Amino acid sequence: MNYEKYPNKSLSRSPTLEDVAKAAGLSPMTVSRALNNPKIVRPTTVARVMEAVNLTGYIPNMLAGGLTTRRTKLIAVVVPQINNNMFVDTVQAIGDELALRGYHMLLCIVGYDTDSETDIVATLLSRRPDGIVLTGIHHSSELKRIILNANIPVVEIWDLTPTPLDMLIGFSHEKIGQAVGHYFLGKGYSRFGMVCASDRRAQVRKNSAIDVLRQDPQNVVEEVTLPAPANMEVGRTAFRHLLQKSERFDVIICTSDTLAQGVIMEAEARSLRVPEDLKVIGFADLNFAAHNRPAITTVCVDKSRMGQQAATMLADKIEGLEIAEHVVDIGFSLVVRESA
Amino acid sequence: MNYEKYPNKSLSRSPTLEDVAKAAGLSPMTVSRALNNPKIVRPTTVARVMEAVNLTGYIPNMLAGGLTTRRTKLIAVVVPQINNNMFVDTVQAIGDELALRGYHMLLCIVGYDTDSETDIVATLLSRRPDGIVLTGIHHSSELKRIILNANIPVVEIWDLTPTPLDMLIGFSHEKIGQAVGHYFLGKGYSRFGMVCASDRRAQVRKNSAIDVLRQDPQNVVEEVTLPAPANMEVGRTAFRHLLQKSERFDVIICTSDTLAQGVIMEAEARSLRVPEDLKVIGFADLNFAAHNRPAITTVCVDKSRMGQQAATMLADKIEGLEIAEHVVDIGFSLVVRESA
DNA sequence: TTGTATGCGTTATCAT
DNA sequence: ATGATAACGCATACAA
Repeated sequence: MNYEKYPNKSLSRSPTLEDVAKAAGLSPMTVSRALNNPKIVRPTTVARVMEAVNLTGYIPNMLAGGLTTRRTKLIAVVVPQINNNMFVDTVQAIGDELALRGYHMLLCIVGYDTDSETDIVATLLSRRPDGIVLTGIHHSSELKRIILNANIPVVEIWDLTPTPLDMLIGFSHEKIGQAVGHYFLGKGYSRFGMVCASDRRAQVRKNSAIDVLRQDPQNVVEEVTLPAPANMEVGRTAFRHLLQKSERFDVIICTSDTLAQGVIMEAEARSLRVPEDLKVIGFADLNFAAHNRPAITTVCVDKSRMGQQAATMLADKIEGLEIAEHVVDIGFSLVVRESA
Repeated sequence: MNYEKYPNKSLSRSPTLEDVAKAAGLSPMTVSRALNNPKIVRPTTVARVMEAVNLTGYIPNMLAGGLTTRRTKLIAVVVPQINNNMFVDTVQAIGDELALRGYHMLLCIVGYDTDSETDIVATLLSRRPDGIVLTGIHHSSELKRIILNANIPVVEIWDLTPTPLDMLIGFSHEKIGQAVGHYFLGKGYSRFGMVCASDRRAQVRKNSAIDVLRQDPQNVVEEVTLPAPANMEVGRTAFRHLLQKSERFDVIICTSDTLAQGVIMEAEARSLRVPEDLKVIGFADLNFAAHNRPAITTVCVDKSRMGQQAATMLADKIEGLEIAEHVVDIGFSLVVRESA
């Protein structure tokens, strides 16, 4: 446990630019330049500085730096959850891309039923991030005011609107619901079950699908909504609830692949074969969907690209680059596999 | 798109304590106290301050605050991945607990094969976090030096050693491997397949299990290691590789439930019934394991508690509270379900 | 209970 | 190419 410290052991506080400057026999300003903009410093001087940095174990203080430059290289990211598989790919992609661009990610996981998004964002802004990523497009007017007042780039993700706060990359939940509805409409099925998580965007997908399915008045549509997060257990439970509402279904439409996987498990536990006896469709094309048995028919959205591009848009805007499109619809695709 | 800004519209920079002070007809110091320690300020004064805060849309600048107090309310968290289900619960628990204690989480996802952990931590330290969470116990001596020099609390997670950098909460991968080995040893099985992700801790579990299984010289053990992250597809692929090494197995031991799920899928695709024809065991007790068909036998570790407690230990230490145990072994339990 | 002076560690700006 | 000075926004320490 007795690792050696740096030779400059007398310091209780961590070494500053001034300590490095003394060690190098230079002014703090020159050291600062050597570290941040070495091109404009004589190479031999840069070398002296580096030596002094190693000697002292100097680590820059970005609090002080950010205070003067008003740039923090920090991006705040607000997502509802990360343990339901839905947002994890996006968050990881954001983090990866930001790291490449030299930014750090301040991650805030707020849950689905937060009425305090506004307060949370306000505290995040006290770190003076250079940009912020928000999930979804529904925010309080107070939040909008705060963010616009902070005057930093914002990217909203995972939804679509022509009037974002600033920039947006996402997709239309309404269109996805409609696409799913139309896929089944006219295939001759008539008994539909909807399994939905209590998440606003999931509701939109569900309701849009129902609107389409109801175009045929013959169709029967039952639905179950359970509290987020959506996991396999919830899917199994939801299907049991559905079976109490009606004893037979042709199709179960789920608002996530995890729910779909649960429905399939529960169906097979009841000797219902998927897809022979029952069709099941999910959403998101999570990493297991293609490899499940049966492979899960789903709606694919490019979760990683969304994150990567959200980070890129932010970094570009922060760095003064031109943003080609402030609103990017990354679309979706119906992926027909075995389950439906 | 034309949301109103705060009345105090003339300011291009964001309002400071001084702006609030002017609006309230007080000194900046009084405003600071009213916000941070209202008890020592006259209630009517606090009210005046709050009014001025609302009027100006003031949001504190924690860069400036942290610079003087040397406390940032920021915790850096370093994990290999979050999209393989393994660490997500822990990260979410850390984030939740930190939020409760008033801290923000700076999340860094570094991958499994990073040789640059040291550099990454160094840049994280430039934010002057109040504490840091590291995954695993194997760090470069340079990293140790940097961290000890920074003189901030550290919690290592997901592994066990009597000599942590500072604090630790985790479990023994060696013991888990041994427990799995012993579970199967003497059950009469003799043909074992190991499916492993290329992650150091997974290797330890695998090797410890093998050591136990080899205690019976009759036993045949084949193994396949594939690059992390472990997902269902990798599990299916790995099982195919195993079947090229030997045509029959009694038991497949996987270093994660996701791999186990993949192996089961692949087995059933080949008309091998689990558990009748083949036993499969996973690791981690991920959220789907209990609800899979067959339910997956696995080793449960309390991933959320580990995160929650890691955050608690850090916050406690930062706030000067007594830490009961600097090394916490949260243990594990073999959860026997259907698959093995 | 409130106010004043000072310093935290850095960089912008201006000088040399 | 390098240095001196001031300022960033806040809280500590002390004064009133």
